[in-house]
Amino acid sequence: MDTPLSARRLADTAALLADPTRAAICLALLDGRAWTAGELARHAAVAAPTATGHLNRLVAAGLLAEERQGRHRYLRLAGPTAAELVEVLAQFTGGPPPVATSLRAARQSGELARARTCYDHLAGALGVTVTGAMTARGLLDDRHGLALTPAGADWLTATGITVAPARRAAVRACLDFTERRPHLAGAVGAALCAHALTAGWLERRPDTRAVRVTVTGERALHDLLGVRWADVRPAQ
Amino acid sequence: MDTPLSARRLADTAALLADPTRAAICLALLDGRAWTAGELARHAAVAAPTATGHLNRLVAAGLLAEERQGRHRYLRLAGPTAAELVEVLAQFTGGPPPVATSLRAARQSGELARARTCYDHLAGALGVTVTGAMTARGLLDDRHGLALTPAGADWLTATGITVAPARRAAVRACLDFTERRPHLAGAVGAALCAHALTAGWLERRPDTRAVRVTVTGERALHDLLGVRWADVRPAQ
DNA sequence: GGCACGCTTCGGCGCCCGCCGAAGCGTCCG
DNA sequence: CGGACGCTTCGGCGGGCGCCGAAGCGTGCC
Repeated sequence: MDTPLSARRLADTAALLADPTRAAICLALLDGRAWTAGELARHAAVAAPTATGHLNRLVAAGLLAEERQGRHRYLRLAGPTAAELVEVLAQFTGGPPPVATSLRAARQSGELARARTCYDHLAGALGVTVTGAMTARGLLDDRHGLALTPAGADWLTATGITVAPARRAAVRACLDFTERRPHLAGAVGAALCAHALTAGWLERRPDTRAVRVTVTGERALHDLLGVRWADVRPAQ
Repeated sequence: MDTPLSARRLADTAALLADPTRAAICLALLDGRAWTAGELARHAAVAAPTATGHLNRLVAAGLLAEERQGRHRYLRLAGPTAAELVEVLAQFTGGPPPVATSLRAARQSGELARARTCYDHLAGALGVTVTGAMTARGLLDDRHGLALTPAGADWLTATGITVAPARRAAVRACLDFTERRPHLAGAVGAALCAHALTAGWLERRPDTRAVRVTVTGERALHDLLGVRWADVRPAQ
């Protein structure tokens, strides 16, 4: 992958995200949901023609997928590979999000810090705590970074969590920005998150990446992993 | 990570590689070695002032690290995080490298396809074969993507391979472009490659990312993993 | 000590990209 | 059916970035 043509193509891929508007669009879509073109335009604070141009470019390049319903055009990240691209760029950029400047913003960033999704896996104090508890119980092994153990594979089966066969890593450590520690990502992380939503342990909040742990979820955290949700706080 | 400032910063990170010259520089440096500024200028087919400008920007952003020796300025990728950024962008870009157009180029691309390094881990038919053999012997588990097994951890210790504690994944699947199948990357992949070079199983070739499997290495492949190196061919 | 080499700084040129208002098209609600 | 809404296309404007030649500085070899 070191020919000039490769360099041209890599540059074209990077150029997709080398614009603040397109970057804002892709970061917004890391919540795993579909957004309309209008919502994305407002979120990125640009006019509709500008958003249309950017969205067309991102779809043509395979970073986003689109779906039309009537007069609405829905966009989402095209898949885990696209999400990982955005995540890796965000991780390299590093640094914590800026300090909240209003009570409402502080409450919202507190909620995001406590429990949210990062494209398709759990993040925030929830994600980091679940990862820590699984490691403590021998379900994950972090001697050489993060890896799934056979006990972990059995636990997943026993809990009814199905991991789709995938080309990507079973477990990947995704650096949690608010907690500054890694949380579980990859195929196993995605399966766990999907199951948590399906089983009703978590539910999404409107218009935000934050998720709410339900009473059923608190019980599941306690019974399955020995975690008391009330004690879980984001890092300062 | 969804504030406008975050989007600006992510765009700035992506912009680092959104230029064919800088992309060519970083792809060249994926061989894990240090190159001089002049070598990188020639490799990227630009004049020295152009290369200097690009290198300054990449160093300032933390993607490259520099070291001066007399009148020479040496550059290398700043670390595994930087390498992963380039790899993930290259993977998303996808597609095989272009067909070789000369006998010499065909021989060189054949050597690259057979055995090379991808920043800090094994790639090519060697990388994919080693990954397959480790999976067949229960040292890696690919039921849910790639993961290290306890038997694998013990095998590493028994073979004298030390995996440095790291924040990154123990094993990560890096899609091999020439073989179109994943090979072992991550902390374990890096440790394996480092050990293979230290133990004399592999040796680097001048001016290329290709590596040569030594007689000692052929024996080690056979004794440790049951692989006959003579039988290993790149995919067509 | 002089000359060559590696690299840097300066100044200028040309091209590309992101932005929006206006106009238009398709959908859908009252 | 008419008007509002979501989104697209067209045309134009302004800013930013990558390139190089010339000149210069520091290193090092003969």
